[in-house]
Amino acid sequence: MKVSREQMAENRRRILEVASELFRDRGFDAVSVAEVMKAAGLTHGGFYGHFSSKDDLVAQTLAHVLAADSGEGGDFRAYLGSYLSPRHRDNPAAGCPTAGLAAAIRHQTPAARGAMTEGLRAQIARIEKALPELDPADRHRAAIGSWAAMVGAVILARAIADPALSDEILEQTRAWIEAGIKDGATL
Amino acid sequence: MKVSREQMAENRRRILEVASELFRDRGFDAVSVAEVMKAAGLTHGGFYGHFSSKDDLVAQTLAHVLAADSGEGGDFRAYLGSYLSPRHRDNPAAGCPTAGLAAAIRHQTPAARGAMTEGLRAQIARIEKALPELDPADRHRAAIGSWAAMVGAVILARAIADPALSDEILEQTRAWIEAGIKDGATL
DNA sequence: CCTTAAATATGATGATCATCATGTAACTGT
DNA sequence: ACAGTTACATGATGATCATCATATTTAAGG
Repeated sequence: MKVSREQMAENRRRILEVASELFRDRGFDAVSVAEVMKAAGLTHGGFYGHFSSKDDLVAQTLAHVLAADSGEGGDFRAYLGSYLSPRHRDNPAAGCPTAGLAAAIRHQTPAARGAMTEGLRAQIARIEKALPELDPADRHRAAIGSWAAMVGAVILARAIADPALSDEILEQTRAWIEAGIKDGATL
Repeated sequence: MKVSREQMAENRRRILEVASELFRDRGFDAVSVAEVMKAAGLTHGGFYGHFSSKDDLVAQTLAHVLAADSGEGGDFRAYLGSYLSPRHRDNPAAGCPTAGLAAAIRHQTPAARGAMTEGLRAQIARIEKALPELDPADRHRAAIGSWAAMVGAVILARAIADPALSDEILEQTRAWIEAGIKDGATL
């Protein structure tokens, strides 16, 4: 049952990949180590060969998934539209890890919080780069405010039972952010 | 060890009260039924005389805490300032239940989601009432967009390790929302 | 090839927890 | 006062889970 070096690296990558999906979908607490390993095609025994603890897995999974650039080059409007879409709301497992996990990170280890901190910094910088038409101070403010609203809207939209209200949260927040970006320079 | 009718009602109220604080502080999963009872000055045995399950406690706690009006009459600027303050960020147990628990409600029972749905509706209406200077369509949009940004900003500010960045998230989001309210009518 | 070390599997272990069973005391209505 | 009811306490129970111990297999290096 020993596998090749590459196979082991591949296994590790798969574990991080499936863990990021399971965690986004159901939260850190609701997903067991054994379940992650099974989803990766392994059994629970080998887990501690790859990670020192479940907390370690959480931290490394966060670093892994937050490092992945969310693509969507530089068109903020397009990114905004897809982020605040019913499709994104309804697919947390494949969706933004910040929307899915940010609130839970408060209860995790310092290593996990550190990964989130760097991920947030990078995301703000990414959004700023996608808003070249604003002057620097407005751009920074718009990036932070827009990102807070995007994350908040998806979290609220996912929390409620009424689909019409949920759709409305997404759509009105999208319109509100677009207006804010347009008017940003009038501050 | 039977107690009076009023004492029982009082006990029930205390259970809901301490549960709302413990849940906001540490999340639904991390707080045990026994711990809630102990914090209420009782033992775990009596729990099922008040609630049919832990899920039932969660749902009733949410309904209880979301029904409480967040005070702060009609001055939205003042509400915004205190909501996006370091003090609020640093005291989840006494803070907004939406900021503390909304993300976790996705994993709870339909009853809990229902309570959140009504709480969100009420909150949007409350904010609309506090924004009388905007015309109706802008007011609705501003209420939803502002609330999403407020909740998102507090969640992000609580998730990260760097205090300076955390402060900045709060402050820039506050400025961004204030600008959006001012410019709302220019849509 | 042959040996050795490493990666994974199988199978404990001990802790935590929601929930249940039962006892006990005291409120309530008479 | 009394009897019956009931709210709460004490003490299981069974499940889940993170983590550890040990066995098995095979890649890797000579």
